[in-house]
Amino acid sequence: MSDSDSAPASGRARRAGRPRSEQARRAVLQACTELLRQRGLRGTTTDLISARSGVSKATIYKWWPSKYAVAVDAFLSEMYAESSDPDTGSAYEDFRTVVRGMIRFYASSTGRVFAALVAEAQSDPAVAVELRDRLITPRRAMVRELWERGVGRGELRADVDPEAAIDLLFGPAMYRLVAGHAPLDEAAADEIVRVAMRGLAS
Amino acid sequence: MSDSDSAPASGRARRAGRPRSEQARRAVLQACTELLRQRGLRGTTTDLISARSGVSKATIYKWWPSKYAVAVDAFLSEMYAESSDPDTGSAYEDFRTVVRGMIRFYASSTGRVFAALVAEAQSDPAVAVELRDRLITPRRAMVRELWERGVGRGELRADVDPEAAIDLLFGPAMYRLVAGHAPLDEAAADEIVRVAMRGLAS
Amino acid sequence: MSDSDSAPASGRARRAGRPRSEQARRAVLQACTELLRQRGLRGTTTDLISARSGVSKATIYKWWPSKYAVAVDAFLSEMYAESSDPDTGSAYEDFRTVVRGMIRFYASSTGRVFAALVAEAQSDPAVAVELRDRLITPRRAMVRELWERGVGRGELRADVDPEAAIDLLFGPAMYRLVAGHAPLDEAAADEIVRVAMRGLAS
Amino acid sequence: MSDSDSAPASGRARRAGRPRSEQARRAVLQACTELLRQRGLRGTTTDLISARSGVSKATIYKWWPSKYAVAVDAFLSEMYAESSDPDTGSAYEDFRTVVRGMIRFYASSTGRVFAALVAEAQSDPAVAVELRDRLITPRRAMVRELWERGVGRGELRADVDPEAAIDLLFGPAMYRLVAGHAPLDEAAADEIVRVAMRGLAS
DNA sequence: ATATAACCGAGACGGTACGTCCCGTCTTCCA
DNA sequence: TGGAAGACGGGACGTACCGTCTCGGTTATAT
Repeated sequence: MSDSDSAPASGRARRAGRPRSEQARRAVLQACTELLRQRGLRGTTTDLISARSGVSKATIYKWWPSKYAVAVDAFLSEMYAESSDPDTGSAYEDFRTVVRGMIRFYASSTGRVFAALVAEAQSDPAVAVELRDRLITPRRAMVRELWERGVGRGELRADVDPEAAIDLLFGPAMYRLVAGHAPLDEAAADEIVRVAMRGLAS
Repeated sequence: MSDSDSAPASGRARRAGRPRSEQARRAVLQACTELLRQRGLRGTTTDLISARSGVSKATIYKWWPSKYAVAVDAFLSEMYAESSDPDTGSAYEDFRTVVRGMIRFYASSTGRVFAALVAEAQSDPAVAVELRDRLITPRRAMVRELWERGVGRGELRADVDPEAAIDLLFGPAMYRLVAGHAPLDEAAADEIVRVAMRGLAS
Repeated sequence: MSDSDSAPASGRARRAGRPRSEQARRAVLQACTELLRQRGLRGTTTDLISARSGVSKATIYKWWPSKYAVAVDAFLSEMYAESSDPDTGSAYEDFRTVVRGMIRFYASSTGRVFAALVAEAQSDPAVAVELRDRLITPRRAMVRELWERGVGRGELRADVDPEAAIDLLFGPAMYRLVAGHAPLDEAAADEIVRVAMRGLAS
Repeated sequence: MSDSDSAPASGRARRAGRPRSEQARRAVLQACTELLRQRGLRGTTTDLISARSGVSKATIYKWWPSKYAVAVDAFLSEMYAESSDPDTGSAYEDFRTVVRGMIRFYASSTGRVFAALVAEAQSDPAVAVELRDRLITPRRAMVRELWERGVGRGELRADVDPEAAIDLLFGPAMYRLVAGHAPLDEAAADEIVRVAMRGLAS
């Protein structure tokens, strides 16, 4: 999928035949991204992706197992450098920054797409795995580092299960995203971090 | 000839014509409940509900706008007396009981159906409204009472937004339900309540 | 349906059984007639007849075995004094008058309804019988009389099967009605009678 | 590379994409033909055609606008070797042969299907056009040739409108087919031709 | 140079579920 | 006890989207 794959051509035998069209791959993801924004996950059909991208359905199904896999790929291609470790020096500030960013993301139109993908994951294990491995786990890993740093600095309690701690910070936002019972704004982020940190700080 | 209306006086006037068949309604919900358990939301089709219940598809569509509306109804008809206020005398114990119950529910087969409905709500506003009004809001209302009680007793901090407090308690469980990154068990419930309560208690 | 109906009960013995039945019958036929004209046989549904006439579907089905029976009745109630024997004194003139009348009828909007009923009769034996007994047979009987009169006067050949003779006169018009390959006008009527009579006259 | 066929050259260019399955087309018509014979036009549903032919409903609706269009096609595919000009040398004999053949066809089980299609044509203009263009018009064209030949030989009167003449010969049979008031047999055919020819012959 | 793969666009196909429509019957209550 | 209101079972309809499968034609590397 990346250039490093096609680079060698020396020792390792380059596969014979016409190589996969990188242009087609990009066109599919681009078309899918637009469609997701305009029509949502439900309204994004394989035929529409094919028509808009100019890539045939057969080709799409050759490279992705389902339209949801395309959607996950398209979605993630937008999210490239999103979850950067703020590292402000204060665990409280770090968390506040991260939770604010998360909530801002959830509240965006891309966040609606994310909610739809999480929804799809409820009945499609492949989507669940993809989402977990490529989005949720990396983010949690980043926050776990942030956590360890805080523990190391003595700012955070060492006796708290890091998983529970992270869930306490991220869970409320996800809850609001999928249940929609309360707003997703900065004030909410700050209040959640404020209260949660009282339980997490030493 | 006294009353211009020949109303039966039983509060609300009896509508003319054959009344809606209560038996048919129950048969539909019963069939749907079974199908949801056996095949999940995706595998539960209108035709199957019709066939199993003996109620015609036309009748189903007369009373419910879509199969998801039937599913919500069927699901809720199982949940009637679920969210009872424990009222142990201690806010901590109350919360622990409620969160444990919630997580037990989420982990059950009915919980999977619930997750599927929440998923559907992401793209079907009608389902979202139904779920919010008939399930989420009532539960939150119950917990809010519990919260007020704790504040009244001086156990809980009055300066915390109740919405945020409830989200802090319920959010992590919902997060695990939809993201599936960590187990939904009693230990998780207890750890979440333990840490959250440190932030919420005075 | 109106108060004036239930008011009198004075001199004439009021039948206990069905005071409004005749009115309902007329309302049904009237509504059906209008619907047939406006929407054709296909577009005339039992529910529409019921709604427009104010007569319930149950009552309609109590009196008529199917909506087509209603349509036949409604149709025939319009045709009351249609097929009168012209009796001009000349068999040729008699036939010309009758065939002209028939073709004029076929070409009218009522003729289209007739065509639709004939069509329905192809798959509904009850309609076929009704149409044959109440419309086709009486007309043919009238024309047969006309035929016998012509034979008696020596104008027509006695060695021709009267059935075949009548078919020769009426068949072409019916053919044009259902196949629509040629116009249904007076000139056509005259040409058909002219040529047919040459074969039928002595 | 001599003449094989890399070049279209065969008049019309080969369209891109998978070509329409000729086998599917035949299977649909075959299945429909059987169903028409066994269950009539009313009893022939799209689902049955689909099930029996192994061709999906979507494909059927892609190529035919309605089940009636399929029925017309299926019906006509049976009639391939239909209206052959007898050309006996005598106009009388020609007509007798053709009318006999027509009446034999009308009386057959295929004739019942034909009647049902004519019936359908009364409310479905598309069926009417199809039937007229592909069945009625060609047959009439053949008979018109036969007529011209007779006129040329001096056997038939030149002053008779050919349309009226043909209607006189075919109308009675159609009349009996749709009205069913008299038998469709050889004797009827002969009597009709005998009497009609007296009006048509010079 | 040429053969051989693997690629690609177009688009037809089988399958499954959907939600609608109309028919003729049934149930309830009213006059 | 007939009749209006209207719910019901049954069954066909035509549509939508999915993922698969030919077609003919296009690049690449390998000989």
